[in-house]
Amino acid sequence: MAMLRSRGIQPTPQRLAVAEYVLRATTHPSAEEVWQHVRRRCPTLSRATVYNTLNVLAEKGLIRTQVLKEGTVVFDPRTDRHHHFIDVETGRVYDVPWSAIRVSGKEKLRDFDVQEYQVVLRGRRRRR
Amino acid sequence: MAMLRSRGIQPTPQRLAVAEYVLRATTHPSAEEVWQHVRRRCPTLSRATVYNTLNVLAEKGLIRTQVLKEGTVVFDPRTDRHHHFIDVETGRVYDVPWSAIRVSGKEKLRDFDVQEYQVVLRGRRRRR
DNA sequence: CGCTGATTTGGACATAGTCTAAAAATAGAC
DNA sequence: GTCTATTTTTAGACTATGTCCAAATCAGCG
Repeated sequence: MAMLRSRGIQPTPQRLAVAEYVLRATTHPSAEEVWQHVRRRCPTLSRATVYNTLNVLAEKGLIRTQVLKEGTVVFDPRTDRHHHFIDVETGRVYDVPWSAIRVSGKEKLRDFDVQEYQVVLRGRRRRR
Repeated sequence: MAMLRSRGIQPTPQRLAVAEYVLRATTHPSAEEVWQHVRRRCPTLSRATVYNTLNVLAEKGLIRTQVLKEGTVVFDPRTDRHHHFIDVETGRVYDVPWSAIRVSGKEKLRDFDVQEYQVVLRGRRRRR
């Protein structure tokens, strides 16, 4: 609520419901997944409003969009830098702490002025 | 031609035209872009055949699919490991040599068994 | 040539996402 | 509180990417 207002987003009930869900999400939901979940609490919620709200939240820096799976954009409530691991069997996306991986050499690329980067890892999640 | 045959792909004229284009590509074309280009030489070529052929080439390891842009998969004729740089202004994708960047720490991830990885960099390409 | 299986084609279908116009809700002035 | 202007929401139309399908075509082989 205050979070939305402080970013200049008018906090309507629909926006609050969407924001509450996506900001607490531990998975990396697609817009469709957000819609399916939030709809249960807010049955008149339209798909357009979900897309609209998610895009506004992303513009204002409250969430980030990630292109990791084919066919769909996913939304990530973590806005601090981190890497991603994708389980090749389940397709699930996991966060990897920024500090766990060091990337060197990017400053030396003559042709490219790197503004941001992330490592995308694929494999199997270990069950422990 | 021999390349297709050696992988057990029957070299039809359509497949040859698609393969010739995508294997020589220096950009990272989408299926639609491949279709638009190859169609000029082969006007009856259908969209279905383009998708079909690209998927076969990818299955057989002659090209690789990459999920880097939203909304579409792009195809990459380089099958050796490398990283990618995306120009945030043009959307163009550039290859970054594997040797230019070192990633350390991935072996120490307790929860993940990493099979492959790449660094995705974003920024502005320097004009020199 | 004629048979059989593989390939191509165009269109139908599916899915992700955007756009639009009308209805509804909201904020601000009184 | 009521009125009005503005913003937001809604449902559905529309677009783009990609897959599926049945019919037509082609390739290899006896």
